[in-house]
Amino acid sequence: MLDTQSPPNGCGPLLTLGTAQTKSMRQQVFEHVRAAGRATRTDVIQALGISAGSATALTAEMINAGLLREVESIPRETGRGRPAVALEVVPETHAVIGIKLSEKMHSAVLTDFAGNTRATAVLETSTGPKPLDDMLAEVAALIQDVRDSAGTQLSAVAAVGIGLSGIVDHQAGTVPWSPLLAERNCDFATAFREKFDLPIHLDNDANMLTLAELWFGAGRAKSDFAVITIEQGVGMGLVIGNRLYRGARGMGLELGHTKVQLDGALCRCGRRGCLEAYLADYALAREAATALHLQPHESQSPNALLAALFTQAKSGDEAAQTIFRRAGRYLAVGLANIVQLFDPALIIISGERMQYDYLYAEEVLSEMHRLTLNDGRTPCAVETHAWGDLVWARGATALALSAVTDQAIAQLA
Amino acid sequence: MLDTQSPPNGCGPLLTLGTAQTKSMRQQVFEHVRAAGRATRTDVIQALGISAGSATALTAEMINAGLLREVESIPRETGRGRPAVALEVVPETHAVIGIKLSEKMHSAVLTDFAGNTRATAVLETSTGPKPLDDMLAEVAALIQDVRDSAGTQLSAVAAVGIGLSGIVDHQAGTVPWSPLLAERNCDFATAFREKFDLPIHLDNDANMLTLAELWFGAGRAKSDFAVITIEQGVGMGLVIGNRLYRGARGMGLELGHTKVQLDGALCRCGRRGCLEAYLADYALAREAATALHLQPHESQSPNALLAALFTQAKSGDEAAQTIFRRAGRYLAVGLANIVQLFDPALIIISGERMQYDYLYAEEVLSEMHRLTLNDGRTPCAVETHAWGDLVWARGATALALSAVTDQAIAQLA
DNA sequence: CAACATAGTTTTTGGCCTGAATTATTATTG
DNA sequence: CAATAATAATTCAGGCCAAAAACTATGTTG
Repeated sequence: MLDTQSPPNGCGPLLTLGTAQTKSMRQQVFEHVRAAGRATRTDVIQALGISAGSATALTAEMINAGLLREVESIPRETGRGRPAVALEVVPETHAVIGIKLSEKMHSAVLTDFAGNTRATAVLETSTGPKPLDDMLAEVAALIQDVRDSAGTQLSAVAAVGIGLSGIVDHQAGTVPWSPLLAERNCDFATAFREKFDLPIHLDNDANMLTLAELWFGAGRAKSDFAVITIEQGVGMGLVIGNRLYRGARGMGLELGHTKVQLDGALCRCGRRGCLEAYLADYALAREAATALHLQPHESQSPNALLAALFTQAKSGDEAAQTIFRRAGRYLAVGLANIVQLFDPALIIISGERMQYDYLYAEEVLSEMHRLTLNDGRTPCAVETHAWGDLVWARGATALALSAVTDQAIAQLA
Repeated sequence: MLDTQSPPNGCGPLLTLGTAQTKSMRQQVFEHVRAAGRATRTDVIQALGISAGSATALTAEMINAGLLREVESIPRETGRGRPAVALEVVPETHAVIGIKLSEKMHSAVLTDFAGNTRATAVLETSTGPKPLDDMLAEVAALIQDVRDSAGTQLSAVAAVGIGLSGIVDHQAGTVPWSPLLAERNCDFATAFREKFDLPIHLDNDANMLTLAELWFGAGRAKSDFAVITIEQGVGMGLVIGNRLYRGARGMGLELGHTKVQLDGALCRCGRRGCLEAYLADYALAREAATALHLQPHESQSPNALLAALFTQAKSGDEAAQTIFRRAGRYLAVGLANIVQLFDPALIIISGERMQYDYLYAEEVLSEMHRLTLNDGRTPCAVETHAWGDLVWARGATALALSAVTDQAIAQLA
């Protein structure tokens, strides 16, 4: 039987941008001042396109609440009218801690409300997976340490951000799997809150590094860019439309497991042809023994092996060089694929492995550009940053800082 | 000399989400009604979280303006209180035309304000690049045709959307390069407006198809998904956060030119190892001659060649099968790389080539899943749609419809 | 010092949305 | 068959936010 009055099924996306709720004007003003470091009311007016009256009202409110303050020094050179008064964030209002957990050592950073690093701490630790409780004990020591060195003025920490490698569910605050933790499907956030009574923000370490670039680094002025990390594995973070993109299913973005060779080298994930299988520590190390003419029983630590391999390559050894060269070529393929699929304005390459400069040599970049279409447009920029773990930790503060800011502004109204 | 008072350089993203300006409540209400096909005021209240008073005011305004109307039929089965009155878009308010330009034939669709297809038209055309003027003449014929068959009620067309293959700058309305046009760096939009005096929205054809899925197809309920097209080339469109992602530099996303093999098969872009070089028409055709044991002088049209190759493969010929099988495996690699880099909720594969079912066979999908990490999560869904050119044209209407809607709502206030 | 230029404040006004009270329209129920 | 409950929609007063415009503040320039 024909349904004579079937309702139309409509058209257009069924989902609205629910998560991307508009930021309040207050928040935009605050964030503009913090982003600029210092800004006059007129700067704010022009940047946000609001009226002078709003600027006065909103800034007055925040000055009153102690979030902003006027700067005394007036570095105005030449100007006719009334001199502008710069505003800045009051740094001591809140403090947050960012922590990067790693194999050999953890790092922590305490950041004030203006984003300045006020104290840092590191903690040597035992390698290998450990129980969550042990990890939280180490976290406690780090927090204690960084709090102490920051002094009393900033002792009231408002939130903590933690980044660690593995599969991390940012939303739920859980860690389905991490090389650092003995347990699987670890409810990290809940355990943390029970122990510390502090808001906690967890994320994948590659995302943390990406946030570091977005908040403090080369990504600040870009709306769309990618960050690649080459360490034990190969990680990636993506910023799309000025915000971190986490994927639809909340999985990390796994550049390391994109395929660059059908039936290629064996990866530790059990599959063949992953980029990581050509680029990561273990991949280089397993060929190093051959190139260095080591006997099977002469085992060394992977790091020592890599260092030796690098020296060998630098001194002109063909076999050693070819290992790095192949890794570099596959890296170029991986980067080229990112450019083709995502067309970022910038790619940032970061990580310890960058010290083996074969991997970020001009060769690799020019090979990447050869592998990508570029119809007369400016080719995608590539930068390399060989930053230490403290920068990762700083990225972790960004997550916490953003949440604390949201809250501080929200309770103004 | 030390600068004793260097201003802080701040932290946080420097760019705000300028483009993602908040939609007005009016617009959200309208779009919800259109997306649902029909919706009561109460539906709107719940979906958008607004107050009852707002719903009344906003809908009344739009009903008054003739954009919405109440539906007479009340299909309420069981309910206690006052029966709800459904609202729907008045379809005849505006009409838009979407056009897909292709090698052998163009297609056009006329869509009403509710997104219903009201008329279609196709136009056989000569293959090969042609001057812009000739192309616009063909567009004129199509517009005339589709307008005529839509009847007088919808003759007032408010905007046109056009999709064509090649490099298209949506923002500027120019076409740096297209296989369909003789000129390079064609100012298509300006020429169009001079000739037709109508708003025009240009885009890459892969983006058009993606919009078709977002507005009318399987993507409506997904916030993040990818669309792959396999025809002459291999194209891709990406929806991220409920909106079409166009890349930072406005280049198309070129899945076809991602590298799946270092130093692999030669692509028509001049590079080696592009996915397209294993998957596109010309790639299959150039191996077909060998498999079919043709003499060099026995040249056939590429299409005939492919059809013959397919029959041959179906009848059990090993050489023919291996061509498709290899193409399928590389397609699996390309899809796996998308999954690893973007983690979409859904991949939609579309295009004529899908008739050669080797390419979307279960084999390919299972190979793709074998190639991707999945830590216990639901694997990325894959759908295949073998849709005709009219669907592409319909996608083109989405772009125009969206712009016309914005305008219609804006001038309400 | 007057004229001007720029920065910031105050006040008024209007848009937009919420919340509460009210009206409208139906089913249920003794 | 009222009385009651339930749901939908409207009306209206009030609050928040931001723009517009008039005004005040504070400097430079000639």
